[in-house]
Amino acid sequence: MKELAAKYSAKEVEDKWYAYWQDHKCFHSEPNEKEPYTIVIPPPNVTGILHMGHVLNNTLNDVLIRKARMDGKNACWVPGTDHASIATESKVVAKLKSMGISKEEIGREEFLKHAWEWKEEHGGIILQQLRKLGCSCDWDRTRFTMEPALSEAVINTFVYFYKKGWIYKGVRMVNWDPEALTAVSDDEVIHKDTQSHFYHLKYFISDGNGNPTDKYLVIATTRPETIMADAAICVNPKDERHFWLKGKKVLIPLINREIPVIEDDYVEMDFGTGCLKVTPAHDVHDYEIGLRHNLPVLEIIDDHGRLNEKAQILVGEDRFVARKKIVKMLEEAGNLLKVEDYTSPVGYSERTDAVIEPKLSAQWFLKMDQLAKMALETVECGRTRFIPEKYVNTYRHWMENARDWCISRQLWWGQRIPAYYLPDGSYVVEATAEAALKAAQAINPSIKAEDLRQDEDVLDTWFSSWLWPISVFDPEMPGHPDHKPNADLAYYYPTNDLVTGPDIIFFWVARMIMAGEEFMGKEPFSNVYFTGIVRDKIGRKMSKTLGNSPNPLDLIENYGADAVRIGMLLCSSAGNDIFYDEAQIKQGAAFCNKIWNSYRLVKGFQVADIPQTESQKVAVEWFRAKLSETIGTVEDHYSKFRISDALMTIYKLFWDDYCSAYLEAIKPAFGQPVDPETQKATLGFFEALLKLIHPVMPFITEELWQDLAERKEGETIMYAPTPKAEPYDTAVLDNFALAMETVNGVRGIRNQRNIGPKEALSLKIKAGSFPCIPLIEKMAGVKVELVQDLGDGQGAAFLVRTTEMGIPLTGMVNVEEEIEKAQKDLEYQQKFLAGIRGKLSNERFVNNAPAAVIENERKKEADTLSRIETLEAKLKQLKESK
RNA sequence: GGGCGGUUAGCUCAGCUGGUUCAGAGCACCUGCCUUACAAGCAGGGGGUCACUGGUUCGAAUCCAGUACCGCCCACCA
Repeated sequence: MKELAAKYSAKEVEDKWYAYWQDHKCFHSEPNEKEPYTIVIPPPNVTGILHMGHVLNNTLNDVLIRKARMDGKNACWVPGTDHASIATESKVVAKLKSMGISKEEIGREEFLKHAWEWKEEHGGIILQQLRKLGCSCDWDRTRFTMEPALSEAVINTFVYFYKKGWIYKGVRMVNWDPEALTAVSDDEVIHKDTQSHFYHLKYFISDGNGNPTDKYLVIATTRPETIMADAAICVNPKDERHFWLKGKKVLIPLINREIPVIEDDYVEMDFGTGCLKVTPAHDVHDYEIGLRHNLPVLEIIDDHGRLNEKAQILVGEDRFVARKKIVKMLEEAGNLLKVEDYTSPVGYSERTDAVIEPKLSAQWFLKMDQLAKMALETVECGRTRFIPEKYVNTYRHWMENARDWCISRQLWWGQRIPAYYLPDGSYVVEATAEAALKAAQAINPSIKAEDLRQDEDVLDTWFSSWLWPISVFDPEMPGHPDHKPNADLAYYYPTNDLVTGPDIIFFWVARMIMAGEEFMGKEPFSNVYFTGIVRDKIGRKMSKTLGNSPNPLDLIENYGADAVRIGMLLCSSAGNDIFYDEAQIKQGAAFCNKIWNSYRLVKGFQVADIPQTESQKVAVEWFRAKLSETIGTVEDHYSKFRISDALMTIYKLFWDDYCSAYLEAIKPAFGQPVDPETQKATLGFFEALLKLIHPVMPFITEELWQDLAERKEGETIMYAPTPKAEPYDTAVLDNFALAMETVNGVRGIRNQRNIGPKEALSLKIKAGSFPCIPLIEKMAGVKVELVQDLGDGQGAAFLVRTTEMGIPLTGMVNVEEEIEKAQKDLEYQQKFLAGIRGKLSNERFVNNAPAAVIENERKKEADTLSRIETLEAKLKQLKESK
């Protein structure tokens, strides 16, 4: 670097160093004798693009990994992507649809070809974007959850749990998404209060021969289109109003099918009419009632949400259309008593926003009881720590109530369930078709390969991502607990920290812990850091439809990656939502510029063989201590995952202490050289600061570090050791602080009275000695004089702690104003003193409070007294001088 | 409905095991400065009865209870 521009330009710098790091394999890790530090990336959707949430998450990950690397650990950050079955499949379906192709039409194989093409085309864009952010992932280790080895791991896992007896196939009421045509898990259903109607319907009592009598009961329902599937009417056995219905049969309106009246405690007497229509096929609770009372299950809604022929009427109509029509029919038939407005929670598919249809279907389930128990213990006994801790409660609650995991999805994009059906409907579960054939032949020797039919469904995406911390290292491991972990897995597992959002605590975090405990007998990570959700300035979630989500790449382009990283971290305390504001990124850019310019200054120092001045000596000594002190604070913040505090601490050290205080103190007059000792110390401090801030701002620090000294090809700040705190004398810090308070006092007076910073003043300090006088003189632009008496009050007087100081300013003082100020101050001090004395004269305080507290109060009392004395003297003098 | 968390300067937040030299930080704001590293800057400054009400205590932003509002999670009375 020859000439340094006055402004820092990130663009030129960032690509250069990222390429340099990659060329020199700086991100790559192999097992060695050092202590490992491992992070696996929360794999983004393979076809996803970078949004602000990713920026936050991956910045945090990168800070942690870079810090660990500089701390001397063997740091490994494994990147990769997730096949995201529903999300990806629906994108491919949409694309095909736009081409006029339906997935059913082209069939599974052809569809998957399209899907893979799509993946090749769009997959991995996000990984490129992460490079722009500066993420130091070990790209040689990039994984994809549907790559062959990892898919095999998933299949093996399935077979393993099946053979263990924990996977079973069952007919269950599942959440059916009629748009995506798949079951979704409970967690993928979002309940939203939805405006609808409560229809009160008359069901006439049957005479026993299927003919209506003139008596009727009334039920209230929100779903009149399902009445054709009713299996019973249910009342509470204690409900006196309905005793007369006992043993009666009623007729379903419009179709006149006869159904019984049954009794069950489930029915609330004070809700609706107290009569519940039981529709086992289309309501979860009704299904359960049906089981208890042995009711027939009649399904009248098909996979697409349309009425089928079993409904007898309105066949082929969409459920919502059918609802409107049947209401009219009921009204005409005289069965509709009244309609009320009603708001009730309705389940929507997280993915497609379609109204979920409870549907009975055959699905595969994984038993959760044992796994949840193990995974709960992992967290309860602290082997995995949550940050912030509050999520442990949420986690416990879920684990204690975990229901079996529905792992089958009616999709094609994903790992296909390795169950193979024999012609007679029985099935075998094996990892491969060959093994399945063998197993089938063991049952029936005449079976041939073509007789076997593999299950059509694929596995839930999370059934592959829960293996991630294991499978990225050794895909052989999951499903084979007896397998000896390979070198990578043995070395890198368990990983150290996981950074992710609390929204996937159950989907992913809990299940990774389960898989880790089951297959490795060990938790997959020691700490889970939960970030908040990134919101816009006014608290709305970032979303495409709102258009309030900035494109991170544009921000990087405009402000630089370092600035974007700072901007995200500044407002991100763990677990709190992030209110994103571009102003914070601007602040980051300003900081880059500050660092840049401070470097221009120190780099430009001319060195000459001259002695170090007294103020330089003091400043160097002070900053050395300050640096050590701050390093201690920073390390403490990191150890508690208070990343934004760590950043702010370094930010202030750099800006306030190094630039505003230290550099101003040692800076020679314009054109003057600096002595070698000061220069060496100054550059040394600068390098230490670069190293401290490097995990947060990788690019600018590399740029300047490379320029700071002659570096060998391949050398990088990435591997420079984190500066260590050294023992320091706190008196040095105290003295400097006192001196700076004095400087501030002088500056304040200059400001009040409009005296320019260059105008020479003299400062009288009423003391026998005072620390750092040369420094005060340089920083405040004064000539210091230690005196016993401040003189006649012709000047500005002020107090620094308990020391009286004065600046002679003949003719520049407004005595009235001074008196008023002193009077105000005096009053405050007197009130303060009264408070302390009140306390000290309180017997119960003196008797009960710890000695140290009382001691402190006495010290305060003494200090305050001394200030009051000073103020009184000053006032007297001022009044006399009038 | 059940659970969890929050309510501190205009904004975003920090304040650990209770002690009025702790009511703080950053940003924003106000005033004065283009002082040759930086106007993306420098120097100085104002601003909060720590949501409300009680209680425990010699003493509470800090502990307890209740109230109000906000957020999240779980369940979902047809």
